[in-house]
Amino acid sequence: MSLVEIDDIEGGEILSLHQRILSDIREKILSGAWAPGHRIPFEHELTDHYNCSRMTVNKALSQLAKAGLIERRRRSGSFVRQPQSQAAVLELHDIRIEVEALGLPYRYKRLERLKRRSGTEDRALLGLSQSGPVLALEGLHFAGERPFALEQRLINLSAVAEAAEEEFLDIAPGPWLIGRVPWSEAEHRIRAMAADEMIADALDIDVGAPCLVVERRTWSAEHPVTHVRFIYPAESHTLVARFTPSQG
Amino acid sequence: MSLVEIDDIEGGEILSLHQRILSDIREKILSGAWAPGHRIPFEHELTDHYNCSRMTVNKALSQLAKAGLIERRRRSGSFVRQPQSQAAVLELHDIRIEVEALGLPYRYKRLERLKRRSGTEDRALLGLSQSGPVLALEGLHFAGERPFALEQRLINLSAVAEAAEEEFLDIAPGPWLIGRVPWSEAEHRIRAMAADEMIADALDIDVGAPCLVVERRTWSAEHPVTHVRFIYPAESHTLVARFTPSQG
DNA sequence: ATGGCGATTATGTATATACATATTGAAACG
DNA sequence: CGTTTCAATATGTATATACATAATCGCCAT
Repeated sequence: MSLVEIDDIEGGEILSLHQRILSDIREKILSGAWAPGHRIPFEHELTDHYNCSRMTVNKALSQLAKAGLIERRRRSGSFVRQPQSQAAVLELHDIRIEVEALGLPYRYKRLERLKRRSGTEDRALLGLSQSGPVLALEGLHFAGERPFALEQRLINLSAVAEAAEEEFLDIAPGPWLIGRVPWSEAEHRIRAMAADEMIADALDIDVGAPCLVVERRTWSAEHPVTHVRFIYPAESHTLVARFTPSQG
Repeated sequence: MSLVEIDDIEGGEILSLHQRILSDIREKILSGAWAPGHRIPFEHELTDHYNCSRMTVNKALSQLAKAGLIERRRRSGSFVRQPQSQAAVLELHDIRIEVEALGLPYRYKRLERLKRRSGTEDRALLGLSQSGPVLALEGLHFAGERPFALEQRLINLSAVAEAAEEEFLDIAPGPWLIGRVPWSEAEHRIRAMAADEMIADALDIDVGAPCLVVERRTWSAEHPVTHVRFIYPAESHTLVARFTPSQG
């Protein structure tokens, strides 16, 4: 087997062999070609098919198992798991991490960017008492080719002036802000909502389909910094949080 | 190097070598011993330290990189990444409190009560490894005359035997349990869902209407105690959570 | 039939080895 | 003094091999 990396035709990306095997199988599963419960080929069959060593196949399958897409059973083989609404954790608010934890390539794309003086609604969302310049952003987070979440964000430019110069074309404002503004407090609101036409269009789902909405307001030293609303299609997302009882 | 699996003293768990290396390094990072930006030992150093092959070390480090904890740079080494996550402290209140906070009279009404041996689904929900007696309850929480939330609950009777004698006709099982069983850990899953016919009927909403679903699993001293699913009509409910940042 | 037991099989982990590739630091050169 | 070149180095990927482990199947004896 050649050690040279292989050019994956479809995506045009350069993939190592085990990544290509992983990607091929993931595609079969996500597309539905291999339904939950389906037994995927044995390691030795994939070894033959890709003409590579078992270690290489094993690496791909192990990763799929760790990502929760397949279940491996000794002596029986590997099986496609029931879709377990893959975990996003309340602790992880970087969507990139959530997506990459699923083993999918992450991408952010800006839909809209608007600088304006805050109106009544902006002030309510941010918790501002007086008007000032704000930046309104809208963007899509992708997991592979599928939209993963829609983001609607307001940034208080009085608190983060540098944001006015940033285009946010394909870098998400969340990580950008975290690197610049130390936040001291945040408040979350979580609710369900039916997709309206605009949301349905952006997320490529039906109008009226249920969505999970997570809104966050962030302060830094008593000053409102940003308000963000993440909208997830219901099937794609479950928040998970673990607790131990607080003492006292 | 022995092929025998190694007994990790602290957790008492059986870990393979690459899992132990991974776990050791993750511990250093999460505990703060190795701060963001810190260069972790080179592969060949870890190879010496654990007296194993580079492939084994590489497997651990690759996984840490994929999980986003470290960043690997050729020729330079591997470095601890900036923390991209914040820990969550989310308080979920008793439904009675929520309703009364709205200034509405609260009432609970049992819909169904069934004692049975746990089936596969019951065991999955509770996290039980073997079958045993469970109590399945379904009930409605009212705010005034309107249904406020539907509750579907499983109680592990092996852990809470007294629950078998309780009718739960108009007292909700949640508060009853809290008074009797000190819980040590809980896990929440939060998602959006479209109402099916049964839910729509109970909550007096349309089929397909979006709902917020909150599932909670509770343990007491390692023993699963109860699994409960609250289903709220989307309009009636918003979860609110406040956070302060925590390092790591 | 049936309950136990060994053989078979697929996965799990680890090794030694090989070569590729990106990046750095230093030497060589104009 | 700046630039180019090159060797050294750490990681990235793949191989062939070995043995461990768990689950299943079929055989055999009770």
